[in-house]
Amino acid sequence: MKSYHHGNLKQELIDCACKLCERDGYTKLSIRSLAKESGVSQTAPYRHFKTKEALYASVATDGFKKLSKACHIDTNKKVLKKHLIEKGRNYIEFGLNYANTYDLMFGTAVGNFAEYPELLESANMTYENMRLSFAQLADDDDDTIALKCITLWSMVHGLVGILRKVQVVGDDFEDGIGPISTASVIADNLEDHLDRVLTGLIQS
Amino acid sequence: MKSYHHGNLKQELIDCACKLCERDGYTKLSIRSLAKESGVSQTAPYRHFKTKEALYASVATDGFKKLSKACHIDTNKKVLKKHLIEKGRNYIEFGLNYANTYDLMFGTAVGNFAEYPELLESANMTYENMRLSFAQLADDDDDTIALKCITLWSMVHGLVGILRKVQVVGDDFEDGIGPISTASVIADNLEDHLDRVLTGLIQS
DNA sequence: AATTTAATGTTAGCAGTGTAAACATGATAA
DNA sequence: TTATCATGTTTACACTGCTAACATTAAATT
Repeated sequence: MKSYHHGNLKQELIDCACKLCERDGYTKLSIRSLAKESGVSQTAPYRHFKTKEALYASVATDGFKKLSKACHIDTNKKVLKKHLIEKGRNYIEFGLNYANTYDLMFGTAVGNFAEYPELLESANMTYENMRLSFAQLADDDDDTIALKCITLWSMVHGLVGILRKVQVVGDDFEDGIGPISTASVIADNLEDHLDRVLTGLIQS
Repeated sequence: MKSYHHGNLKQELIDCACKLCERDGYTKLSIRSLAKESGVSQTAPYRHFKTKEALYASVATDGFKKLSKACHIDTNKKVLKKHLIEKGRNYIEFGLNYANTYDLMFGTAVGNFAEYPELLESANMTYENMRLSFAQLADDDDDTIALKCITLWSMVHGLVGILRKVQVVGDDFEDGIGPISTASVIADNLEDHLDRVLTGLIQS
C-alpha cells in the first residue's frame, strides 16, 4: 500500500547515488536504474535533478562534506605541524578509500561548480579550513598562505592520483606506471613523506 | 568512386578520436559519430577496436607518447636540476593544454593498462626517463630514486589537477576551489615553484 | 592462374541511455 | 471547498555500445 508520492525521494536518490557511484564508479550509474532502485518511475528523478550532472553535483557535494570533515583542523586551538600531517594522511586515505567519489569531485563530470552553489561551498570549505590552519602556523601574508595551501593540496591530490595508478596487484611495472613497491613504501611512510613536504613548506 | 575497403581506417579513427577527445572531452565521443566522420558504417570501427575502452586506450597511448616527448631528458649528457625544472614545466603545460587527453591518460576510462601493452609501455617510458634522470642527478639507491620520482610526479600531476579546478574565469572563489589569483601566481612562477620542490627533493 | 581464406567492410537489430512533453495525483494554500 | 503546484507516471525520441549475419575484396595457397 504505497502512496503516489514518495515523500523523501530526493534524499533517497542522493543516498542511493552516493552508494552506487562509489561502488561501481559514476559512469555506471544511470538515472533509470537509480529510479528503479527507489521503486519509482524512470523519469521521477527529473523532478529533483534537472540533469544527470545535477545529480553528480549532489554526490560530489556529499563527498566534499565528508572530505572536509575528514581533514578538519580545529583552528580555535593552536595549530601544529603534526595536525597538518595527520589531516594530510586523512585526505589521502579518503582519496584512496573513496576513489570513485573522489573522481566525481575532482574530475570533469561536473563542469562548473558555480552552477551548484552547495557544491561550490562544500569544496571551498575544505580550502578555507586549510587556509586558516596555515595562517595560524606562521604569520605569512595572505598570498603566501594561499600559495602554500595550493602547494600542499597539489601534493596530496597528486599523491592520490599517482598512487592509484601505481597501486595495482602484480609485479613491478606489470600493471601500471612505475614500480608498485615504491607505492607501498610511500603509502607505508606517509607521515614521513608529508613531514618532509610540510617542513619545506613551513620553513620557506 | 570510393572502394569498399578504406585502406587506412584504424589510423584515421585514432587520429580523429584524438582530435575529438581533446576538443570535446572523451565522454562526448561516440563510436558511431567517429565512424560517420570517417565516412564509414556505424560498426566498422569494431573491426579495429574490440570495445570503446580499446579506442580510449589508443588515444591515451598517443597522449603518453606526446607527454613522454615533451618531458624527455637526454640522459646521455649530464643531467642538471634546471633540466628537471624545464621538463617539469613542460609536463604541467601538457597537462593544462591537453587537459581532456590528460583525463583519459590518468582517469579511470581505461581500467587496466596491462590489457593494452602499447599503452603500458608508453606510460612507463615517461617514468623510465624520469628515473634515469634522477639516477644521474645524485647517486641514491634505487628505492630512493623511485621514491623521488613518485614524489615529483605526484607534485606535477597534482598541480595540473588543482590548477585546472582553480583556473577558471571569474572572481576569487566564485567558480572554483580556492582563489584563482593564487593559481595565476603559481602558473606565472612555475620555475620558482618547481625549483623549491626539487631542491628539497635533491638535497634530502 | 584459380581458388581458398581471412581481413575488413555493411545491414539489421537488441537493450540500454538521457531527457522532453503531456498527463495524473494529491498535499498545501487560498 | 477549491485552486494551485509540487511531485509523480506514461509515452516517445534520438542516441548509445555492441552483436550477429552477411558482403566484399585483398592476400595466401594451391
